[in-house]
Amino acid sequence: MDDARGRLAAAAVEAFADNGFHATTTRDIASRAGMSPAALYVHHRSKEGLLFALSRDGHLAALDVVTEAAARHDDPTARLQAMIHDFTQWHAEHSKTARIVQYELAALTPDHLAEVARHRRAIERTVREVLEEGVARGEFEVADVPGTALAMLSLAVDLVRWYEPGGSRSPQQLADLYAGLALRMARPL
Amino acid sequence: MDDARGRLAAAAVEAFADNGFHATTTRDIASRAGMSPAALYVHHRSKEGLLFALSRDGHLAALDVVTEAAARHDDPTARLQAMIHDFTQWHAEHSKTARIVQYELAALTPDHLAEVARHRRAIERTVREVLEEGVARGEFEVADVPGTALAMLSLAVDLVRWYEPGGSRSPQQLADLYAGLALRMARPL
DNA sequence: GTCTATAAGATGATAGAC
DNA sequence: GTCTATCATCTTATAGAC
Repeated sequence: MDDARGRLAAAAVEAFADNGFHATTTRDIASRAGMSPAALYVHHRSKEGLLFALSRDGHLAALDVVTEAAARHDDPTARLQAMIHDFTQWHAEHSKTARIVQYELAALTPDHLAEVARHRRAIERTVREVLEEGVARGEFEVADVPGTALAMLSLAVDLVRWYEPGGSRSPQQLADLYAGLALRMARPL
Repeated sequence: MDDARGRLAAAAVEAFADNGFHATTTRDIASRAGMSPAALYVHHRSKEGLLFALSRDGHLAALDVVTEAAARHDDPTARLQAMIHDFTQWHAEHSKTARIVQYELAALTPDHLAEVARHRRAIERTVREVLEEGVARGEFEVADVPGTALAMLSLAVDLVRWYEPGGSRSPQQLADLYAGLALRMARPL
């Protein structure tokens, strides 16, 4: 993160997360990184190209967190708990990157959007699959599996709208809370 | 909606919801309303002033929906179910206005933000109160009332990120789904 | 790779005719 | 109340010196 490219990326995460892609200027990013506006174009094709690099890396990190959590458990209940816990914790601990991942899709070019959309679908599929298996084993009772999967992910996604580091809830507390709520959503009545 | 002010407001809802406040130009709003860019300034002090009018009206409508649903029921279970049902349905049926309400707070001036923040807190308070009463009566078992209230509202709020009219789920179906999930979140274990 | 300077165009808002 | 024309400024991105 000491190279120029990394400094620009770190500056862009702050700027995009705080002000949004369209309200952020290339001058703002460059000056946060201690460089001139022209330097940005040595390391990135365009302002959108820089956004895409951040969004793609963020999507891959989020997908990895969910996949790893799922792989650590065999039992659907434990697996779902771990997946929502870690997905929530990641969103809180990386709330600025997560804000870019979740809220700046519309600023991507069609090609770049298509790539991150694949990663998004992979995350949703992983949650649907654990719900399906829990229902099959009788551990869960879920009438609408795709809709309930979407709702569980919404909890973590929506946290980036209001979360601020150092607030009244730690990432761990939020992760415990939302993982517990997800289990309640799936548990047999 | 046939007067010029109403046409500008309707055009701005579409433009802000589709492209975001900062990516929307006054020329875009005016041309969607069939007027010249200058006409916007006859009816609104600024682009932000137009945003505030939409955001304030949307917040008041959302607050009204929750308050009315709460007032229709005495039992905490029925009241919570109605509140989340109607709040969800409103977000789906007015998804463009709701997108402005939920995602364009950062574009408001400090004074304007302070006003809509009061309406937001009123909505949160109403949900917290029904949870507190349900717990007191033994109908609910909720360890973290403020956090759970936030999670219930997150379901409806986050729907405006992905919802499109004419999709696979109707506003009523989503409202039923999320109201049911909210009851599961609060029900005794 | 970084800078200064600037091109080329878009932007929010206003002036003044009708 | 609407228009055309325009101001002053800001924007992304590039050119060319070092």
